[in-house]
This record gives sequence, structure tokens and C-alpha cells, in this order.
Amino acid sequence: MRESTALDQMICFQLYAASRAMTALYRPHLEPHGLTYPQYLVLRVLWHDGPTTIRDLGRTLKLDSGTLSPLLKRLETQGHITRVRATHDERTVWIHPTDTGHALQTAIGDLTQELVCATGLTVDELTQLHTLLHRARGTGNTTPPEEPV
Amino acid sequence: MRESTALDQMICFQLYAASRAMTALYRPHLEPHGLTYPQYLVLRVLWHDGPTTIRDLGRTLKLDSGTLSPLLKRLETQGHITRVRATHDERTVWIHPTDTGHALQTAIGDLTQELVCATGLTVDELTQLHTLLHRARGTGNTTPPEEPV
DNA sequence: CGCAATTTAATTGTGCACAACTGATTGGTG
DNA sequence: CACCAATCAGTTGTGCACAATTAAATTGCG
Repeated sequence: MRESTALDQMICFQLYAASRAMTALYRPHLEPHGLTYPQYLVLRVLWHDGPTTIRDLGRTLKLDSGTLSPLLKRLETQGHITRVRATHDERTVWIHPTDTGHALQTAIGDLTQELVCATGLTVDELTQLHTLLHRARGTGNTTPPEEPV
Repeated sequence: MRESTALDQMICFQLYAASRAMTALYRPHLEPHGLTYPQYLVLRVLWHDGPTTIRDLGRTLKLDSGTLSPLLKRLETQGHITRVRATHDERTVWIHPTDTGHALQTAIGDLTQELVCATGLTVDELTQLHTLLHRARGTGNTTPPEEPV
């Protein structure tokens, strides 16, 4: 029964450890391009959605400006994005992927197969895991998973 | 089919987001005691196992000395632990919980119910999630979940 | 219109994570 | 015994996360 009393702990630590382990799987594929995993997530949003505001990036990735501002500044320094303040509402800043930013998409390629194999889970299990994880965040959040997620 | 091509991405982001969301659930319960979530994990190991070496803490929590050394220094400053270098092998350092460190266990109490409810998942689903997460780390790792995990 | 509340991005400060390295200690092997 | 490789903790540097604050722009309401 102490299994059940420690259940939340175990879930939380498993999440914490699994998240870091998964990020570690990406690292060797991203580091050659000078990217971190959060930077890669930002680029995925830009690849998928095109130019995006910092506000929307924050809502998609669940990160605040305290995290995104310096991260985007680094991506800009690397030449992967540009930052343009909107003219009609000067509070918002638009993030545009540059040509080199777009080029990274093909340069990095599709990491799916390799990483799915690394987990050792079947596609069914991964789908199951995905559903449980999504449900575990926001209570009663019934909206389907978004891209690029 | 683009669902499946983005599957690893989605899983990885879900892990990343769910882990941070879960940590955020703990924060209001730990912050009054001046603890962070990683510090709380260390204390849970000490509450469960008693005095432990830094090496074993690192293996249990999957953290290296670069993370643990300053973290433990902060726990020592707060008076929750002591650091004692072993006499028979002066490379290893033993971490002992102090009385105030032990007292935190009852002061913080059991957060299980509250956090399980916050996820909105059933016990069965949490068990399922736990199993999948554990399997997703280490390929072919068939050892059962450890404490405190 | 005038002004307070809200929105947005940026900044500051703290604490992880993790790579790379240092330095001390230990164990094993010739 | 001498020496070399391995082990262990600590340090340094970079980049997230996140709370709290700041400042500018916008919105809404009287």
C-alpha cells in the first residue's frame, strides 16, 4: 500500500526524470546545430505556423517572457529569426524565421524513428502515453493536442 | 498520418510541459518551507533511506555533482542536512538529515490526494502513466520502480 | 476626451541542469 | 613499492524556468 501513498511522488519524479532523459536524447542531434531543446521547440512552432508573436509562442510552449526574451535574443544572434515590433500595436513583437532558420528544418531532419526506438515503446503505448500526459496537465482540458506540441 | 510523424515531438513536448506543470503544483506547498522541488526530492530520499552519499543521491535522482553540490550546500545553509566526509574513503561525502530536516516531513505532510485530484486522472490511469514513463526511460529496463522515485 | 486598468515585452535575481574541467583520493597492476 | 586509471566531489560557464518588477502601449469606462 505504500505504493499508493507514494503514487503522486512517483508520477512526478517519473515525469521529471523522463522529461530530462528525453531532452538528453535530442541533445546530440541539436548540439551540432548550436541549438538547445527549447530553442528547437520555438523553431518547430515557426516552421509549422510561420511568423508568430512572442505572446503566442508563450501560450503554445507555456513559457513566459522571462524565458522567451533571452532565448529569442540568442536565436536572433545566431541568425535563425528576426524580431519585428508590430506597427499597429507596438506592444507585440513578431518573430520571423530567416532563411537559415528554415534551412535548419531539413538540416536536422526527422528524428522521429530514432527517438521512438530509443524509448522502446510501441506506437500504441506512445499514443496512450501522449493522451495521459495531455490529460494530466489542465484538469478537464478536452481540446485535442495541438501542433507542433 | 502526420500525427504519427510528429509523435515523438508531441510526446517529448508533453513530457516537458507536464513535468513543469506538475512541479508547479508542488511549488505552493514547498515554497512556504523555503524548498524547491529538487530540494524536496533530496529530502524524500533522506527521509526514506536515512544518511546517503552524494554519489547515491546522484544515482537515485539522476543528477550529477554539478547540480547536487550547490543544491546540498543550500540545504545545509538552511540547516536541513549536514555534510560529513567519510573517514575510510575521503572521496565520498555522507549527507545526514538534521532534526529540522526530519521535521519538514511532517510539516509538509502528504501531498498525494491533492495532487492526484489536480491531475484529474484515476488511480488506474496514474498507475498506467507511471509504468509507461518508467519504461520510456532506459530501454529494456525491467527493474521495478524504486523509492522514493 | 481623460485616466485607470490591462496587456505586452523586457529586466533582474535565484535556482536548477549539464558539459567540461580540476583536484584529491583510491584501487589495481606490473 | 610505483604508477596509472578510475572514482568522487567541487567549480566554472551557459542556458533555461520562473517570480517579481518595470515601462511602454493599448483598452475601456466614466
